[in-house]
Amino acid sequence: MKKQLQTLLYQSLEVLESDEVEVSIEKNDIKIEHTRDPSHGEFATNIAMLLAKKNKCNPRELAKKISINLPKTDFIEHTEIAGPGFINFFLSKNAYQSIVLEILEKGKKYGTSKAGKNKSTLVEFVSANPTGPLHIGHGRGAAYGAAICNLLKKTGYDVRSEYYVNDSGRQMNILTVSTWLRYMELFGEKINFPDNAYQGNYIKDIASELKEKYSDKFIFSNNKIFDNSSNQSSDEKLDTLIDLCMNELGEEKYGVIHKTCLNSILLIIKNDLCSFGVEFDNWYSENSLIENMELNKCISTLENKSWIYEKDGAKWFRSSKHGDVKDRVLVRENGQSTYFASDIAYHKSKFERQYKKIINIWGADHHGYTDRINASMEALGYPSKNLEILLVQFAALFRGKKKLQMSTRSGEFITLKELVTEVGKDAARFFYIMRKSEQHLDFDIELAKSESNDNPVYYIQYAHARICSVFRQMKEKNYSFIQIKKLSDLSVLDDTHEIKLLSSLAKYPDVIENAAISYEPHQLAYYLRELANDFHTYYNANQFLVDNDAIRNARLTLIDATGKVIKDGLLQLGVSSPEEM
RNA sequence: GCGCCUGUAGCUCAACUGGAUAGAGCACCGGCCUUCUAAGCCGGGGGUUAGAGGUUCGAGUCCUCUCAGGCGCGCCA
Repeated sequence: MKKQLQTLLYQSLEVLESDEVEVSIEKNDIKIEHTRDPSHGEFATNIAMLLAKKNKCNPRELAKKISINLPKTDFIEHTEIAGPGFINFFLSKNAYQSIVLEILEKGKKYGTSKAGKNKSTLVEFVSANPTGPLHIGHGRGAAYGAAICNLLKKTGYDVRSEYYVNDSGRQMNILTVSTWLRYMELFGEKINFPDNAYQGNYIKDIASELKEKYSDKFIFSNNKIFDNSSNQSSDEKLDTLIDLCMNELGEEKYGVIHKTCLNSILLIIKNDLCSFGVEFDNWYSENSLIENMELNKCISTLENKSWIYEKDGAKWFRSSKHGDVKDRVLVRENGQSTYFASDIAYHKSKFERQYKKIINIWGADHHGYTDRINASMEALGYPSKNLEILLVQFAALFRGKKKLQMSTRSGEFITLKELVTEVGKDAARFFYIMRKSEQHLDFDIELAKSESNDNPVYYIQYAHARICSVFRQMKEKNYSFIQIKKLSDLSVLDDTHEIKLLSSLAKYPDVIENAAISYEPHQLAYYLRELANDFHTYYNANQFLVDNDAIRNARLTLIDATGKVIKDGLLQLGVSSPEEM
C-alpha cells in the first residue's frame, strides 16, 4: 500500500514539476510512514516540508497543491494537511477490509517481498569454539542469527547459514590434554589438574568414552608430566604439558584423542542448537583450510602483493594501510600461523563462494577485530562493503541480584541446554531477541524462570490459541463457517476494534521488511505484541459466534487471517504457535 | 590513556532510523467473567530522555564537551 501511495504522490509531483515547483526526488525516496496517532490518519508523508525548503515556499501551501493533484483512487477516503506541512492519508474502510482477502489469498507468502532480489547471502553466527557446550552468551547470537536468516529469506534473499568451527590451534590442544589427564585419572593416576585446563564435567564424560573405546591404549607414565614443581608460569606449564603429551603419545594417538574431543563436543553443540530450534546449512572447518593449503595460498597471495613484511622473525600483515590501528601478525616467530591468518582465508572463501552479501554475527568483544578483517578483504581485492559485521552485545548473567562470572575454562557457566530446560525454547528464543542487539542484556535466570508465565511470548501465543479455540467451539456449537472471498461481504467489519486490527494486519509486510533490512528482529517481536493486543481487545468487545451468518462469517474470516499472521510472525522468531494452552 | 557500545517512568525496554502530545510490559490503584480460554480486557497515577552547549521548520535520535556503566586494545582464539 505504501508503494501505491508513493506512485500517487510521484504522479502528483510530476504535474507540479511541469508547473513551477522543482522536484528533485526519486520515487522511492518519498518517505511514507504509518502514523503514530490515528487522528492523523493511516499514513503520513513529510514530502512537502522537504520540497518547500528547496523551493523556498510555504510547506503547508505546497502540501495542499500536492494533495489536490493526487489522482483519484478508491482506497483513499480523504487527505488532510496537518502540523507544519504533513499530508495525512485517511483510508476508506474497503481498503482496510481488503487486507483480509490479501492475507488469505497469499497464505504463507503474506509478508514476503522481493526486496532482496534473490541475492546470495551467507550468514555466519554462533561459531563458538568447540571446547565445551554452548552457554547463555552464545544463545543470544544463535537466536539473533536464526531470526535474521528467516527475515532475510522472507524478504527475498537467498540465504545460507554457516557455523565456523575453530577445530585447530592452542585451545583445542588444551582441550585434548585436559581430556587425557581425566583419562589418566580413570586409571588411578593421581593428577594435579591444572587450574587453566578445562574443568567442566563434560571432559570427564569424554575421558570415559575414550576408556570405553580404546581401553588403556593412551596410558604412559613419564614423571615429568606430573611434575608441577618448575617455576614456569601456569600458561607455560600448560604448553609444556601439551608438548610432552604430543611427544609421548605420538601424532596418531594424540590425533585420535583430539578428534574424539572435537566430535563429542560438536555433537553436544549440534544437539543443543537443535533443541533450541537453530540449524545450520553448513559447518565450515578451520582445519580444512590448513589441510587443503588454502591458508598457505592465501598468505602467498598477500606476500606477492606486498601486503606482508617480516619483523622480529614474524610475518606481519599491513592492516594499518586499510584503516586498522596497527599491523597484525599472521605467522608467529615459531612458525605457527595465527587465528587471524586462517580467518582471512576463511573470509576469502566466502567471497570465492560467490556470496554477494556476507553477514557475520559476532560477540561485541570482537569489535576490535572488524578493522583488520575489513583491511584483509580490501587487500585481497574484495569490497569490504559486501561484508556486514553485526555485533551482539554481551548477555550478562544474573541469578537474582548476583552477577555470575562466566568462564568456559573454569566450567562455571549456565549452559544453553539448562536454560532451554528451565524456561523453555519459546520463552528463551523470544527473550533473546526482545531487545536490540546492541543493547546490553541482563539475563536474570531467576526472573526468566519465576516469571515465565508473564513472559510476553505467552501473551502472543495465547491470542493464537484463543483463535483456534473459537473454531473448536464453532464446531461444538454446530455453527457453520464459509470463508469470505468477496470484499463486499466484509463490509460488516467496520467497528473501531475491527478497523484497528485490520490496520495492524496491513503493517505486517512493512514490519518484516524493515526488521530484515535493519537487522532488528525485535521490531517483529514488538509488532506481534501489538497485534495480539488488538486481537484480545477485539475478543473482549465482540462475540464471534453469533447467529447472523453474514456477521459470523466475516468475523471468523478476520480472526482466521489474524491467527495466520501471528503464527507466521512467531515462526520467523523460532517460536511455536500452540493451538491450545 | 585510546577506540566501540550504552544511559529514556520505581524496574526491564520501545520509539518506524530527523517528525506531530516520548510509548509498552512488569509493579501500584480502580473497574469487567450465567457469553467463544480472566495466561484476557478497560481506566488511572507516574518523565527536565544522565548533564551542558550547538545544528534546523522540528532533536530521545545528528555534532562537541562532561559524567556514569560495559567491552576491547596479544606473536590468544
